[in-house]
Amino acid sequence: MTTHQQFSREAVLTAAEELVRTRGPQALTMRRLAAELGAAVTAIYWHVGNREALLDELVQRTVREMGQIRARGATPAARAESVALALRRKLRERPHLIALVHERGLTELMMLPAQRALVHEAHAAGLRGEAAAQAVRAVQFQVVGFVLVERNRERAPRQQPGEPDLWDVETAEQDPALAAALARTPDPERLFAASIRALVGSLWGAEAGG
Amino acid sequence: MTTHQQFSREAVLTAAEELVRTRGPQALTMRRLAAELGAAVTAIYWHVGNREALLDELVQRTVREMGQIRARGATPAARAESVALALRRKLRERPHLIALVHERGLTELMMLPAQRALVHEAHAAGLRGEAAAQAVRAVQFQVVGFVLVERNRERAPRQQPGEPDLWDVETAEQDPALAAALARTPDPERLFAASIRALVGSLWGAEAGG
DNA sequence: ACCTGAACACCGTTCAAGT
DNA sequence: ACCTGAACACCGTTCAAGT
Repeated sequence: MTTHQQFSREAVLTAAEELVRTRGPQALTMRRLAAELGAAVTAIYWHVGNREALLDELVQRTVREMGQIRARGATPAARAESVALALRRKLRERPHLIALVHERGLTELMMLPAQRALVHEAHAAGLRGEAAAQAVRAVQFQVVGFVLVERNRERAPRQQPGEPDLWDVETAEQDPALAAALARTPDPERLFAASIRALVGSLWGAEAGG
Repeated sequence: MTTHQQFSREAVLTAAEELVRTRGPQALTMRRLAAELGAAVTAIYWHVGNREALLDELVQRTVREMGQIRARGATPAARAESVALALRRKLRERPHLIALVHERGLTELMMLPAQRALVHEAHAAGLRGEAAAQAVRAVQFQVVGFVLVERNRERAPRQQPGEPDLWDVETAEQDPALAAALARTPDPERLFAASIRALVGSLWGAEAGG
């Protein structure tokens, strides 16, 4: 046989990223990728080594693309809050890739711009040393953790027993409004905003303004 | 051939749980499980259907085993805090199984005992209706999210650029203590306690006592 | 330098066959 | 009712061979 399809390492990475972004890492099989590129499976190995190295490269790219975070608002607390909100939005744009970054232990590096912004606002609020570090990390963990929980909830659309069934007036401290609220699927947008406001408000030592 | 090894459905589940608990779900292959039981692969299919159904069963068991959560402390805020701490401990005892529960959308059901305890304390603190529901959910998300982040950090032992390299005095607002604190690997125990205290303290509208 | 097919050691699953 | 081996359609990866 003669040499058939010619394609760059770049083409491999692009096709792989497309697969991972739209259908998740489990959809990235070397054979499927080869088919997509119209080449033999083994050609991919020449370009990128193996599957693990390929995923590593995608992860590197994601870290680079995460870019800058700009704080907005009047008070340090409000500005810290805005960083958290922006961070969540960015993370949610590429959930599969973020999960990979996370598994490969590059979360810290990826979070650096946001972390710097939070450090700045913590300092502006008068926090110093260990206390500032803990406040910054608490917000970081909160955002990443929330996004992970949120994603998993979306992936598992209907809770198997159905949340509505679990709460009635009797189990909810005789509080009908509470029972109704717990029976509803939570609005992650509002829940996140409220949680972050509570956390930042407490750690930054002030009310976080809108 | 004559019938060789006889073994119960129970034996399959026990062996499978052992594999998942100690080495994670990816270590659970039908062939490995069969080898462990000294039987043919296909015998397992007779007992449990297929791999997916087997994992479902393990998940069900985990949910059942999560049991009760007892609140401890004097004030409602302190008691809510204790629920969060106990919940984190329980979740961390079986991380792989918890991840499976989560993927299968049974987190809500599993969290029910803890949720009831939190609802009780929220009510005791005077929170009602929607506000109480949001406070309870914020704590839930916080705990689960934290455990997920924490686990992933442990799985990826050394951050690839090394956190120490990322922070020096100049990048840390000229605050040497802050730079040192951010360069250290965070102590999850303290970070969790501080975050939960901040969140609960803010949402429950009072300081959370020890 | 870049691509090929054959081959190996793994998967989960189905099925007809045994007792 | 309970277990067997053969077979199928998938994996990731290695390797000698082509041009």
